Amino acid sequence: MKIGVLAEKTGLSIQTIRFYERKALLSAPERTESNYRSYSEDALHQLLFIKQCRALDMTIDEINQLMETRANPDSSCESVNATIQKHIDDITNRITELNALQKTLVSIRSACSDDKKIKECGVLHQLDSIVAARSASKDKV
Amino acid sequence: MKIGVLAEKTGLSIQTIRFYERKALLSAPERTESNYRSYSEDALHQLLFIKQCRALDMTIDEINQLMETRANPDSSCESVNATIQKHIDDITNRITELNALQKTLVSIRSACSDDKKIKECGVLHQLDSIVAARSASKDKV
DNA sequence: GTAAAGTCTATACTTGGTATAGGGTCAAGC
DNA sequence: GCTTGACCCTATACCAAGTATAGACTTTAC
Repeated sequence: MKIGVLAEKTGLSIQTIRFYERKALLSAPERTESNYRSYSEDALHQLLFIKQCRALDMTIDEINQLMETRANPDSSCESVNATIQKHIDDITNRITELNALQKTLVSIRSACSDDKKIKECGVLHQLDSIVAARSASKDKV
Repeated sequence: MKIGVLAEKTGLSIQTIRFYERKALLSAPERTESNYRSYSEDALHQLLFIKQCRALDMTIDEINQLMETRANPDSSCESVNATIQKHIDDITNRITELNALQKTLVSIRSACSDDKKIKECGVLHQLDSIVAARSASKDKV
C-alpha cells in the first residue's frame, strides 16, 4: 500500500511516517518504479506498535530500544522491563510535579477577581511576592 | 551589573538570559562602552518574575501576555485571570492524561518478569495486543 | 489531453533552551 | 609591556517530535 493509505489506516500523518523512517524507527519500505514508498501489512503492524508506544508517551529512543530487543526473541526481558519501569517512574515524578504546580496556581488564582484593576491585581501581587520571598531567602539556599 | 552577576543572582544561565532578551521577554539593557550588557535592579526583579512564571510551567507567550498587562496598571484583571485559569485547565488535563497512562503502564508492566525470554515477554505481548485490539476496532472509531 | 490528487526530496519552523566557534575586553601578576 | 585567565560578545547549530512549505514528478479521473 502507498503512504497515503498507511497514513489513513494508522491515523498518523504522511510527514510523521516519513519522519519515523528518517529516525530509523520504521524500516525503509520497498519503492515502486516511480520511487513511491510501498508498504506491507507488516509495516502497518510495526507502525501501530510505534503509535501505541507514543500514546504511552515513550520517547523515540525508548521505542527504538524496545524494537531492537523485540528483534531478538531469545534475549532476556530485563531491558524491556527496565525501560517500562523507568518510564513509569518518569511519569510518576511528572504527576507529582504537576500536582504541586496546580496547587500553587489555584492558590494564586484565588487572589483576584475579574473586576479589579491590574494595579490591585491579587494574582500579580502573589506572583511578585513569591519572587520577593525567593529573592530574600536566596542566600540560604 | 553585568550578565554573569545577574545569572548568579537569578540562578539562570547566561545563555538563557540572552535567550529571553531575544524573545523580547526581558527588555534589552543598556550597554557599556565595550558593548557589555549592564543591568539594573529592575531587570533582576523582572527576571525573577519570569523565572517564577516558568517554574509554574507557563509558556513564554503566556508570560509575555502577563508582562504586557502588568505594564497597564489601569486595565482590567480579566485577561490575567483568564491566562491563569487556562493554564490551570491545561495542567488538570495533563494530569488526567498522565494518570491514565500510568495505569496502563503499570498493568503492562505486571505482565512480565525479568527471567523470561523476549519471545514470551508479557510486556511486549501486551503492547501488541493493544495494537491488535485497536486495529480491529478502528472502523468503529 | 488536461486537471486534480497524490507522492517525492529538501528545507525551515516550532519550544525552551543548551553548546560551540571565533572573536573582543579587562584585571592581575611578572 | 605583556601574557594569562576570566569574562563578555555575536552567530550558528543542536535537541525532541513533529509540522509546514516549495518545487518537482506521477498517477488517476474525466
